[in-house]
Amino acid sequence: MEKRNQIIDAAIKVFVEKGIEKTKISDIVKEAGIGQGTFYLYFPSKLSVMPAIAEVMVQKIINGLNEQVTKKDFLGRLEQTVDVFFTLTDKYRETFTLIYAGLAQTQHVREWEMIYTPVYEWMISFLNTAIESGEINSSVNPDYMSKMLVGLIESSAEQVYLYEEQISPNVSNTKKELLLFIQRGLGVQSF
Amino acid sequence: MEKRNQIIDAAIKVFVEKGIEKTKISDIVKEAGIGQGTFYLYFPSKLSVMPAIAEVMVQKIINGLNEQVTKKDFLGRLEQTVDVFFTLTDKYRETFTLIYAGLAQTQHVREWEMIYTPVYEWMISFLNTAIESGEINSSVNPDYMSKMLVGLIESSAEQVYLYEEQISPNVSNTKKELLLFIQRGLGVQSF
Amino acid sequence: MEKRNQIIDAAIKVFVEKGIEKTKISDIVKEAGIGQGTFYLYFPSKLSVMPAIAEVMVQKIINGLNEQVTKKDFLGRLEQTVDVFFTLTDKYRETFTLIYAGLAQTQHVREWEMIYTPVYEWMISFLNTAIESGEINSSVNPDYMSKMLVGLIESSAEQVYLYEEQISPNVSNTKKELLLFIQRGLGVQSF
Amino acid sequence: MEKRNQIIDAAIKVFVEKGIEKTKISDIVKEAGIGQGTFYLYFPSKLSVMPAIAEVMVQKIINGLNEQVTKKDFLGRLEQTVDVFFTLTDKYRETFTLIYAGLAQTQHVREWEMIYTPVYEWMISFLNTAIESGEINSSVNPDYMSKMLVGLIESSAEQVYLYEEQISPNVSNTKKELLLFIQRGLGVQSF
DNA sequence: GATGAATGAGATTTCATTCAT
DNA sequence: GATGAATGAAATCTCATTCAT
Repeated sequence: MEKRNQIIDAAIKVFVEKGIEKTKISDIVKEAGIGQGTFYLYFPSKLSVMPAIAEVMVQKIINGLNEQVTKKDFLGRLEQTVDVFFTLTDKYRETFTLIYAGLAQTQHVREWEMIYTPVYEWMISFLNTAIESGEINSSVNPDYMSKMLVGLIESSAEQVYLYEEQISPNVSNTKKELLLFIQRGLGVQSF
Repeated sequence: MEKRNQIIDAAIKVFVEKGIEKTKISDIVKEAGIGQGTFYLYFPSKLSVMPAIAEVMVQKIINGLNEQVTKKDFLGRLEQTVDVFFTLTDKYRETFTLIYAGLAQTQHVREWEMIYTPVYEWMISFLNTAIESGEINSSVNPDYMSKMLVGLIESSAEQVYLYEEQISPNVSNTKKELLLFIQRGLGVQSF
Repeated sequence: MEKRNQIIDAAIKVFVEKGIEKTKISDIVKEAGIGQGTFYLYFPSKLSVMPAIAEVMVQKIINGLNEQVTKKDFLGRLEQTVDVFFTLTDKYRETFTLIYAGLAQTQHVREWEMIYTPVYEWMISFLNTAIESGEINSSVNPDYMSKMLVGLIESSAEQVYLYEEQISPNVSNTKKELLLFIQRGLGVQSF
Repeated sequence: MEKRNQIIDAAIKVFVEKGIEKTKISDIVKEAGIGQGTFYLYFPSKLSVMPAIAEVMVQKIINGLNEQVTKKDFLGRLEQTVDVFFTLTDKYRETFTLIYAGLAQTQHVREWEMIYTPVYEWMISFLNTAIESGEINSSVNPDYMSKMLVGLIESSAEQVYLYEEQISPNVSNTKKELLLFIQRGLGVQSF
């Protein structure tokens, strides 16, 4: 498993640096510091590393949510949730782009949805708790809303971190606007 | 320009059919009915056709919005707007996936934002009108909100049309949930 | 003939700049400021311009010899002759290299010898005059010697001008040594 | 190194047979009996084989001089030296033409001078010995004279072997004339 | 005569894959 | 299991040549 992880880490690095199309298996093995033939002992092709990369990233999201969403009230937790997505998008933006592109490219789209399931489930559970405690409008459908929220938060984060130069001024404004929008959209009751 | 358009149309078709990775320049020229060398008179590489494809798709969005968003009241217009995005995402789903993947792959991400500007501008203008007429909450910032809305609507549409089998049941539910969410989020006043 | 000369001049320039192999007909026509198809009205191929270039250069040598070899005594004339070759080699070194390479490459070697005939003839006549006047050893065979002398003088000039940095110190020494060698080799009588 | 030598040998053969321009890398690998891709493990282009070929030929000259210049007296050695150049020029005429053309074509002219250094050094040493033994004029400068002699002998040999039909009658005459010329030019003392 | 966009045959070049070590 | 030199099928790319304007 040692070599397998070396390959995954190296693949992330060179995919991000050179783009998927231009990355050659020889680039990955060079970066990983292993032999050319060794690659094929662990993966059958360049793109087949993609799901493994995706799993690594999803794990980071789940870990982030579990560790950093600590408050008790919905609004506080929502804010922390947005923070987790923004922080991770900032830190691993190229990697997320990469995954999206890589999965879209091949016929792995379905696979991606499966890999991403834990995130949606976390969000469903998050919404359910809030509905039960009466903190958000009871007409909200957690199944649909979870995906919408994830999409909304992630696309907002991507917008903000797309342009490196002007990050700082926009981030907090965007977050505020986003939180307010979600708060209203979900009919959040402040206590 | 004749040949250039032939190349773009052919590229869209073959990219969608075979995927970016598996598409060869020879496939594109065969589809376009032109000589192999002619391709290089217009584009230096397979991926450099991507921005041109993106422009074509953005034009389709703009045309759709201009032609199909005809109602007078904000809620009606919002519903038509969502319809345009859902319809186009349905019809050209592979192409959008393609563009996203293609632009992400190369270092054209910035370029994409530029090409997409007309869509954001349409949305800003749409929000401004509603703010002026008092139909939505005046605290809404059109610059930020336009991008959030586009991201939210598109990611919702993508969610729905990603799995072909079960489209029908989800579409109308998702749309309802989405519209309700936006309506609340923007503080829409019904008259 | 206007365009034909434009082509020859342009060909010399780009051949020297890029080398024969890397020069494309498109480079020549671009430099000449004419249309791609026009080239074929005057020459059937890239290499077929070579003899025309050679003729131009031989003419320069003949002109140089006729104009600058003015003294009466053999030794003076010999010195002036060497000067002509050195000066022209300095000025047009790349072009000479080019011609040699170009003619060697194709099956034009014989043609080259023909084009070069006027130079050998000038030298034969030069030697004959000196033999008749008793200025050089009568055992010298002008036919053989003319070619040897041309080869010797040219290769010496090439040696000197091959390295641009250190030209100045070597030129006069080489010339002196060369003149002395020829003088002795021909058994020149000083009066 | 095995494969590298196969490539060099094959390249010499095909270049001589077909000319540089008409030789394709596929011809070289076919002749060498190796895979198409293997070529690129050792050389980046067709012309980059040239310096390696030149080294092989220079080695042949050095070997010829070391083995066949065996006499003790200067005049005898000079004659043997001329014979070596004439013999090799005869045997490998196309290869020498090839090298000259090939090196001239690319920007390897300087490189050639470096590769040729051993030949000049042999000649310098040859002249020094003769100066020390008083066999040639002590005013001769070995550094300059070595290059002149090499140029003179080679250009004479080239003149003779350039026209295949009439070789035989000219060779011995040219050699005689050449030897006499050098003998006088160096002020050789006969004992 | 002059042009230059279009062509496609054929060259170069790449790189996933193999396999003897 | 690990390696990396060798491979060759298949891609990209070039560019001499044509021909309608």
